[in-house]
Amino acid sequence: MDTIAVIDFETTGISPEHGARATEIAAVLVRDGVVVDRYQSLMNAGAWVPPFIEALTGISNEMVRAAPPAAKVMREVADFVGGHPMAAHNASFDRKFWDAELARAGRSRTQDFACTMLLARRLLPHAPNHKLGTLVEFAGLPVAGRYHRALADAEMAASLLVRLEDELVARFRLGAVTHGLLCEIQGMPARELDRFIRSGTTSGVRARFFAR
DNA sequence: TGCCAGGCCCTCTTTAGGGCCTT
Repeated sequence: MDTIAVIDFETTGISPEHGARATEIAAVLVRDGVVVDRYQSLMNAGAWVPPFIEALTGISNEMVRAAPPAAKVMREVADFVGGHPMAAHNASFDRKFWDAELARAGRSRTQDFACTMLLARRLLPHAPNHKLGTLVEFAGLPVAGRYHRALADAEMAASLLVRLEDELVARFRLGAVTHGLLCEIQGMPARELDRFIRSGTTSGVRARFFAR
């Protein structure tokens, strides 16, 4: 099974295109269903942390001011992740900040992102919702720490990713789950995958994936 | 001081609107 780097950002807002900056990054490496290495750091991007965000994350302006420069942290975490394929919960969010902060540090991304939220929508459709915390509880996964801190969220997203890989192995009788397979499934029209799952006719899915 | 996004997906749809999810 691929080694996958699962990341999580804490930020000052929603969109880096409108001034939001990262305040914390964590990355964990998952191999054969186990977290084998971890990176975590606060970072100082010179951004102001709004009160709402400080209440949400527990990350204050004082903590950010005392943190290492954002570019230094991003180069460290990029070296930690290396060329491993990546994953995040609602990856479109973390991918935007990863690309934006990495560009400011003079680096660029080469690998794809898998998204545990898109996969969970397809593989755990009966969860009450598809927030990370709800899915952790729904799947009976361990709570790794305070929600909305980067390392805890990355660890829980990694646990969820492993659980989703197990679901795929069991449902489609796959020998292994690659990152490419995860990306393909998250990109399948939900109704198409749902038809396979509901019908119990998994041979078409297996043929499609094994044919590649 | 503290504004703000966007891709995915469902449906009372497709010539659109709105909820979800991330901070």
